[in-house]
Amino acid sequence: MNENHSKTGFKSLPRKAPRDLRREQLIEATIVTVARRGLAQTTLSEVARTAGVSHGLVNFHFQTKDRLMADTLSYLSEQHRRHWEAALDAAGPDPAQRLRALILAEFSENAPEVLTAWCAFWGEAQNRPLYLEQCGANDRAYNQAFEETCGALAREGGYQMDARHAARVLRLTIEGVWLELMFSAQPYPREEAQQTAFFCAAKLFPRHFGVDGLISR
Amino acid sequence: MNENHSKTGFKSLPRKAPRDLRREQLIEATIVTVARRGLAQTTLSEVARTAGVSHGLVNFHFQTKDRLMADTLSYLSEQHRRHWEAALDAAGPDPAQRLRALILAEFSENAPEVLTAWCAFWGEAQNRPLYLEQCGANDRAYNQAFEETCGALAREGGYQMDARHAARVLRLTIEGVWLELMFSAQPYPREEAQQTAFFCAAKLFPRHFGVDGLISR
DNA sequence: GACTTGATTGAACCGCCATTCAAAATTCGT
DNA sequence: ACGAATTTTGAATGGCGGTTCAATCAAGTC
Repeated sequence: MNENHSKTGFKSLPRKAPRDLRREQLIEATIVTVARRGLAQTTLSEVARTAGVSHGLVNFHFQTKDRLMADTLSYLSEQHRRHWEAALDAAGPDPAQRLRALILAEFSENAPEVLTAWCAFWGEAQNRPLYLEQCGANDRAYNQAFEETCGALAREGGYQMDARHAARVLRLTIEGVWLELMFSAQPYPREEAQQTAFFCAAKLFPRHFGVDGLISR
Repeated sequence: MNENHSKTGFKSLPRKAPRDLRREQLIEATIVTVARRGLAQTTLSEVARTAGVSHGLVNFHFQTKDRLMADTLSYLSEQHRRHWEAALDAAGPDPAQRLRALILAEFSENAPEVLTAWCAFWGEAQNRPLYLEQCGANDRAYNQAFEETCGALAREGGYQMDARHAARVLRLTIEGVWLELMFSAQPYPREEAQQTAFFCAAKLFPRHFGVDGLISR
């Protein structure tokens, strides 16, 4: 039957599930726990309870807590990279379309826990080396995608500007509104956040973007 | 003499220092410790060692670790608020000058530990209620200062735009480049970060700002 | 059906850390 | 100078959490 017996609403797996599946289940339980309680209060017991398995199983699959955390962070990073790469691929060759895809990709990520957990890792000085190790390459690729796309649009569209500055402003605005969407005291609706992102794009590329997205031509 | 006897290079105080001074010293030791080790590894012993006093003294002045953390966060928030308010006051009535002051204020904060510690608090889901409680009001005031200044400049300068969007983009860009300045894998120089901020201002208010600051008229 | 292999459990162990507290030190009032 | 009040120390306490491990259990093999 493989019913869900967990008390925490988390999907359970049959005993003797394949190694990789069990690992993934534990990693997702870690993400949920970190998002709910924060890194400091994320204990192996809590992760195990969320996953509906016993305490010792986590150590069996990951040896140490540190390794569980490293693998979880890597998992998050890869997930994000696949997400925006797929969006770029689907957008085709037109720079404006690609930039639109990059913007929308960030707003179509479904699980808020992912971002919350991400933040917890990123915010702690203690695991900054870990963060850079696991996410540095993907972050660089993400920045580069923004810079190349903005550069192409500036070239083709005849905009006179430093594309690196433009890419940075746009990227930081998108990340920023996302974070405010999550954590602000008085969160504004998601629509407004997206409008702010497109407002930014419109100020950078006024002949291609408006506050509601691409200007159809 | 009041020499510095601490092994950690932290200023020490004479025994029987005034209550408030001792409290402040411990709070600053907490900031340094959180910045260096992260929240998770910030123990009362570590804070005490940084401050050059004994373990038990921290509990004597703050009762619990939670209260020490709350007071530290509040201290950080108030410090930041005083900083930008002073900059605004010194800037006078001209909106463009005020906006320039707000931008530069963020780049003239001296201690990187402050931002690092700030981040650690902000990033943890666990203390988000604490964060909102201690910093919510100041954060709202900061946002409002940006919105009012951008609104005034848009009005006086004859810009047609939603000032709330503009204020948000500018504020997020400034916060963003600051964070990248701190934590990025390949940090760019502070000058370039500041240029990005002014580049953003220039795209929003092109008749008043350039990448190097205010356009002299 | 025995046997091997691997997965899972749960208890025991160990160290660390926040808290408490009694004693010592210091300051203050008189 | 003496006693009271306050600050500071350092050791004791208790709990919590990561790790280890022997026992149990499931699945595949001969």
